[in-house]
Amino acid sequence: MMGNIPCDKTDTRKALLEAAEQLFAQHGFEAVSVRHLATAAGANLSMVSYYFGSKEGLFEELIASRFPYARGVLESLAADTTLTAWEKMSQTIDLYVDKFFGGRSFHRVIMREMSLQQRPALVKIITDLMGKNMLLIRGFIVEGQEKGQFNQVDADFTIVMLLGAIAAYINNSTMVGKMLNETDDAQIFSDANKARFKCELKNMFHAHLVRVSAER
Amino acid sequence: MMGNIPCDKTDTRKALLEAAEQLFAQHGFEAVSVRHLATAAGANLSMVSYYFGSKEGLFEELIASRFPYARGVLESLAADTTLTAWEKMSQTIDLYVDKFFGGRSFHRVIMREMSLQQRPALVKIITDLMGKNMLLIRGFIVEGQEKGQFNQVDADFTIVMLLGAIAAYINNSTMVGKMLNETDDAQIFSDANKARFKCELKNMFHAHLVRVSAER
DNA sequence: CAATAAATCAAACGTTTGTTTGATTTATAT
DNA sequence: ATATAAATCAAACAAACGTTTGATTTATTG
Repeated sequence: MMGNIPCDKTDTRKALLEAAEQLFAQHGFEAVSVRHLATAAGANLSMVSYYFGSKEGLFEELIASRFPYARGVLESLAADTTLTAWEKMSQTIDLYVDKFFGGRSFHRVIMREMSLQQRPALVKIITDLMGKNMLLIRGFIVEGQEKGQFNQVDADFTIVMLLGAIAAYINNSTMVGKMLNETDDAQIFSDANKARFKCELKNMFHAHLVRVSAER
Repeated sequence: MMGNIPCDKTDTRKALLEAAEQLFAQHGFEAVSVRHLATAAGANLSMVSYYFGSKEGLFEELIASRFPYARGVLESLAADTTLTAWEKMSQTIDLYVDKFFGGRSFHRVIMREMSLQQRPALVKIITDLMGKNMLLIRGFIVEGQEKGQFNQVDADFTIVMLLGAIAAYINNSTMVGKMLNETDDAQIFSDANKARFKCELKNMFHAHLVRVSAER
């Protein structure tokens, strides 16, 4: 009756995951201590080992649970028969730019971990999840090529270039900011810049993929 | 007279930098302890603080001393009046792919540090060095546009996309390997794949940059 | 209510970390 | 040769790390 909603039922676990999401994103996995983590979650220090076995176990569960956002959208794009292959690619670009811009701190954590290759369990989780998404995108390119709308580009490398170009904006935001003469995060990731970046990406991949005489 | 060439003159310092280059590239900055470092360099533990003030000081000097490779090539490209703007861009792609493929471990370290943004001194060193290179590349794009050979693309974003696409191959080599059905590093970074990747990059950026009626 | 299990806690564990100390050796210069 | 500085060393430092312990509280169940 104190205005205390009895929402509990062991939300310590959830609190730890939420604190970890924020802190890992901000400082990186190594830099965040278990003590720091527990304090931020309002939990006891030993609760990390208690619930997740180890700090690394918590990390793995965090990645696995927060990752698979894009899948559903890509699958519905794949199933859609009313869209052209390029329209699917265009929407994929929108999807990933939105996704990366929105959760940029967390994506930085994931990409650092991929680059480090120090935690094999994590690398496997990420490659499996991301691999399926890439197969779906691959399908769009192959579809366009089979219908004669796309050039015979290398689908695999094209996907690497696409996702890499987007990731670069996130990972090197300091560099991007320097080039655009914008210093703080909010400016660099403003809606205006997001729109410009999407536009530039679409222009380039349209020129790369779509046969000159086929469309538009 | 023991066959011992008196090459010394304090090469302990140099040995530490060389050991650090190899170990940081392989395991990342955080994962390499000062003890590990000193042992690998055949030096005493305290020599790191003695010569560089701290482990971080060693890191900063390492980055600064190993970084500025591309500058000279880009400057000579900029000064060359016999090349077209696209030829300069094409050679820039060759340069960066070679550079990134060759020193991929070390570049991973640099890019992780950029992404982390935890050591301001290092971020400044890197952005300053890389920023000048990007200005030179920017010059190639602007030159092409002024001569009517290039489309009116956004030069800044184009550079981000270019370097990002190349960096992605390095940072996500596990993912690339999965897509190409190649498991080990030597395969993924083989000359054949390097050539394919360069080709794909040039195709895409040629389509993006070069006006359809202007050149080839 | 009693008994059992789950969750939380303060405290300590044993390592490992980067750095400092002070003695000792090696080199340089007077 | 002697004095001064530079370089190296083993040892110790304090702090921080992730994890474990065992008691204690809270919740669940028969």
